[in-house]
Amino acid sequence: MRASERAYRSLRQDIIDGHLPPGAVLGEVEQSERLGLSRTPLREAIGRLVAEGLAEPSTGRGVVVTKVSLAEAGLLFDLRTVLEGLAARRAAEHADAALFGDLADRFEAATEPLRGGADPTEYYALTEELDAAVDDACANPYLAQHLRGLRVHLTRLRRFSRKDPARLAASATEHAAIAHALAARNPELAAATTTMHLQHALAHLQSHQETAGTAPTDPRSGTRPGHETQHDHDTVTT
Amino acid sequence: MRASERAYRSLRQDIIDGHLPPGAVLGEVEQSERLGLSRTPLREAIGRLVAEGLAEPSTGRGVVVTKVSLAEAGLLFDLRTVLEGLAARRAAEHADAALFGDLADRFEAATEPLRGGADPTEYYALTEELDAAVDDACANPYLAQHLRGLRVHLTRLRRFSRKDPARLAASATEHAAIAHALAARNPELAAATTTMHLQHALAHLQSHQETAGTAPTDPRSGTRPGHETQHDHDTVTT
DNA sequence: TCGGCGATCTGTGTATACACTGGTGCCGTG
DNA sequence: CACGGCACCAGTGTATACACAGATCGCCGA
Repeated sequence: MRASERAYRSLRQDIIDGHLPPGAVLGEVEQSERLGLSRTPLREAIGRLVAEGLAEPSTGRGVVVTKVSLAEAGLLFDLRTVLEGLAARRAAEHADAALFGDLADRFEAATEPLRGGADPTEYYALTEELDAAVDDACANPYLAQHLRGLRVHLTRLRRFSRKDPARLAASATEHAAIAHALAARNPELAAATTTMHLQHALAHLQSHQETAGTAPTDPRSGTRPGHETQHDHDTVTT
Repeated sequence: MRASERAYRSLRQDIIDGHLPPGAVLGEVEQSERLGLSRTPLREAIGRLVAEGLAEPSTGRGVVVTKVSLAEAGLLFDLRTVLEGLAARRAAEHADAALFGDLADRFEAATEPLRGGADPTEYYALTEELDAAVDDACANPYLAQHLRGLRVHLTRLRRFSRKDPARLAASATEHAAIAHALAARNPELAAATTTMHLQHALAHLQSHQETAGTAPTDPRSGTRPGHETQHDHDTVTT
């Protein structure tokens, strides 16, 4: 694999799961040494992160990791609702019934284990599969591209969501409903189930605003003070 | 200005106005020599173009300019409708009445000159001003970012639209209506006038599918055959 | 003591040299 | 004559060296 690709994926993952918290400076020398490559591919990786909105140039401090918190959740979900709504509509028009029927079954099968406290990792992978299938079925590469660009930020929000088995199980049921609607090739139903799911997801996210779980990096100050380097890997994992 | 920024703007403009037509290969050596800089900043520029969707890696041929044509217009407007609709709604909720009132006046003032065949360049600048004001007023940086990313592609479509004074005048009137709705801080009206405008714009664009004006680069073959370099500047200008 | 100013210095921006991959064309062989 | 393999080569990917700008810190003067 190309070095720039490795750097990109590594930094991207570190940002998403918080090892590189909002405000952390992405020094070229520091990061290139850490990842064991030269500045050239690293700069390319940083450029991609900036284009994605995961990092941004900050005058005087170089490129820093962008802030994301529950405060942005409303804005992100506002955008997400129209994009996923449109995608669901269009996907329902072209959907492969068998494909989405299968996904619906798998979501239903996942519900009970989640309610019992199962590891949601596998479930997240399943939702990614559904997302990818919708991206494909909506037959609109531009829409799919924008959705992919948005989902990165949504994934970052996961860190702020308490892992509530009841909510995860409900979420799986909602996903099953979406998949069923797509399998039935019913655009209106697909859009409605999607909107419903997003409303619930946002409500759940915001309901935990105060009781957020495992210390998501300094909720008090947006910009962190100094120039302390950020080598340490948090033990906090999604 | 940074060399990479110059390269980016130059290439971007060349792609938008067709000097670099779809399928044209963006060779690093060739372009860096043409623009008088080294490959390093040029690579950065190309990276940004790829992220924007104006270019894409093509196996074996390097990076090439992406295709855009009336065939994609429907997909682009599908996406545009939901994004601009949401932006109009949200902008109407926060709008500065004086700002949008002024824009509305200026659109109205532009209508008659356009009907008389005036140069639309100034009018395009005015629409960009409205777009920027909406981006700002919608108070959602994520939405604004996605809109900006989409507009690049829409601008490319201009080359396919015949410059019809009647349509331009009507378009100006529609923009005035949008601005008025925003000044009135009426979300529903703002969304409706926006949707109306987009429907008309798309209809006009597609009505000229066969009689498109000034030869927009090879409508017959998506991928162009050879390795002919693309130094010559078209005299065709938007 | 505080404010302004200049030197230093860290870190980015650019150029260039090198490595390597993938494609192309030629040659040999069946 | 066609097909497979090999060598060459163009062009990208990466490393490194250099130039330069902005920030920081210390010093000087008021």
